[in-house]
Amino acid sequence: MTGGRFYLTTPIYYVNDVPHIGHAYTTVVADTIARFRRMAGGQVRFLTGTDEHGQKIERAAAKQGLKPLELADRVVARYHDLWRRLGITHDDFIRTTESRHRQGVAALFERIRSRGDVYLDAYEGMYCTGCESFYPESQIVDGRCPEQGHPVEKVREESYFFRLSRYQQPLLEHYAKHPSFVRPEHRLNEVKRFVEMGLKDLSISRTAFRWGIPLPDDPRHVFYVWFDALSNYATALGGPGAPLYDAFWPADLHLVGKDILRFHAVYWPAFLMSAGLELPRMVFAHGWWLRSDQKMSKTSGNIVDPLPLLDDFGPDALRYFLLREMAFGQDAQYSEEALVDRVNNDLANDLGNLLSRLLKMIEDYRAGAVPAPSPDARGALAGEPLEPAARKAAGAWRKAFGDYRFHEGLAAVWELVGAANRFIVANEPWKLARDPSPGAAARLDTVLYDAAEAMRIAAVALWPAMPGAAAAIWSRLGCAGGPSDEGMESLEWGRLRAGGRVSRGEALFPRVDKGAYFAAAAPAPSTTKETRMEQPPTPSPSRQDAPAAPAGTITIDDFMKVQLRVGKVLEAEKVAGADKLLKLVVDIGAERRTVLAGVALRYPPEALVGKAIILVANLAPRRMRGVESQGMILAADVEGTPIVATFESDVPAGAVVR
RNA sequence: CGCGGGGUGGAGCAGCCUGGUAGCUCGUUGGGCUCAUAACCCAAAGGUCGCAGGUUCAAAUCCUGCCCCCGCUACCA
Repeated sequence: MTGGRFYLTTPIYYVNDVPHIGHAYTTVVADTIARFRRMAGGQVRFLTGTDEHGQKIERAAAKQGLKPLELADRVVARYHDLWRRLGITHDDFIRTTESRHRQGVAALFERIRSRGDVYLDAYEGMYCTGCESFYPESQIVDGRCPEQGHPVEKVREESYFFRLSRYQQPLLEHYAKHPSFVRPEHRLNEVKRFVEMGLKDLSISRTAFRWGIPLPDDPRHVFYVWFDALSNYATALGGPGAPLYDAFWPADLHLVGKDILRFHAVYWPAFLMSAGLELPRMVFAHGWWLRSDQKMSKTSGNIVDPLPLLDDFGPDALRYFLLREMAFGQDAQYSEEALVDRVNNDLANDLGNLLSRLLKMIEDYRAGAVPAPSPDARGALAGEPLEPAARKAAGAWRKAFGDYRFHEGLAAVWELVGAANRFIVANEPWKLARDPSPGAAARLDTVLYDAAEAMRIAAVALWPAMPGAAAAIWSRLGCAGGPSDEGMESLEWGRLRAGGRVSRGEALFPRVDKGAYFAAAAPAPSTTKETRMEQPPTPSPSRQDAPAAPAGTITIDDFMKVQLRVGKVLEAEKVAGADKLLKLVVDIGAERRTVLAGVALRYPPEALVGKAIILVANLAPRRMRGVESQGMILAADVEGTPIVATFESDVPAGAVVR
């Protein structure tokens, strides 16, 4: 667990996507592991990068009038920017278009071919000429492609194959011998089951597009995605024989999302076995961030852009949230409200406020210098002593982080923060400061020192997850250098130097005014999901598209563009063929509107008749289920359940709402 | 009978493998404190642990059946 060489990787991200919170998550986790290992004295190599080949890129670039590489360059710049802002400390960033990778892939292919594991055959699949792309048979609906509904046909294409089928037994043996090869444990079961069901040989080349790495000796073909992409973990080290490779291969940890586990736990080890190379020691598949129980995806338009979150909360808060809120390995719900709650409760109230109150007392009672504790006085203090609490928290934190249980490790640190807050209340330093009796001064010194020392140890443990905040706490306590400088030894009690000058500074994590924050962010897709009345899952303009309105605010003029009216519901009925839609006829004084509202799961039709609601009166009409909706009614989205907004006393239909 | 995950106080989750007073965070209510970012501390209310059956002295935990939600089923973390 300490020392030693440690090679860890994130997946390489496909440049068809702009970075979203999922990419940020994986990379933050990897960075936290890298920092933790470095702190433990390990020699770490941390790799991330981008996957830049393939038909999608070729086509997307053509659409924008760019060369594929130009498109990739743009997206890569966004990744670099995001990683910089998140404080990611990768040692290398590989792009699959780099020559080191292209050469490495060809070399790996040669090794595998020389083992007799490659042959030329024909790949047969369902091809959509409209989309110029193959689709898996399972996605074909009535002989039409899932994207555009074009007709598809069975097409044969020449392809090189890898003899994956040969590796079924060797893989199963490997899983049996190395039960921690795949984690979490239940994922290994999935992988085993998949392999036991039988492995087909794998198509590893394509002739249908050109944007890829050509096969040696047969440049009509380019390598298909997995052979190209997976190889990056080895090619980034220079491949077999290179000094870096010799130093760091095999990888200690491939960090992946659960969706690409199979490729890393089946194909990749099979390639490596064939090539006669060592297998990675562990593949860890983490879960997904869900929104309202739904997967985030481009098609549902509910992806989360991390950049506005960085603007609003900063890297440390975002990193903390990602690591604390998800039980690593499982899925978790993402919501801005949960994020704000974490920032306010954990970071502002517990941690930030503890630092603030402590430093203020050291400034006021001890002229800003960390006092020296006295062992005698310590015996006279009230409440739970902090030294054992710190020892316990540090041990639990270290064990949890070493085992990739970040949420538990952070919870352990917060145990210590809570203990320090309780310790301060129990000993009432503000009373000791006014207490003239002998011994009070020594007790005050000791209370302040112990609380500061607990804070210092917390900063050390927070460093891998929240390097910025940890460094700020460290220096405000008057410590020299940084929290990670002395590695894990810094966790030992009593290393805080008395006499150091503290500096209080601004709030470490300012509280976020929830009401104001969500009012400002309201037009953003934060509530999402189809429960937002009728104006339905229009692939929402996510915030990245909104031009520079300062920090998510709109002007009064913007707001006045929305015409809100009181409407009286005259009729309500369910819409045939739709679970969630009610068709309402609403009286808004001058006219009657037909409006569709996605509230049927919550409200039976008769429940709304006679109610006064708020109608957005100037919304462009929209047809759904064959009915034109002429407006939208307002409702709160409470965890996906709509609660219709009404009035607290009688109001006439048609009255203006603002 | 395709594979897998899940259903625990208002919300989000832990506990289940290795049965034995149901735990954490948030929220709610009451109280305390005044050093602090209307923060901190204490206390209380609130749960038939999806449903039904079984094993057992004892079941959230093991077994059987059923219901519901979600993901995967071969290139979106």
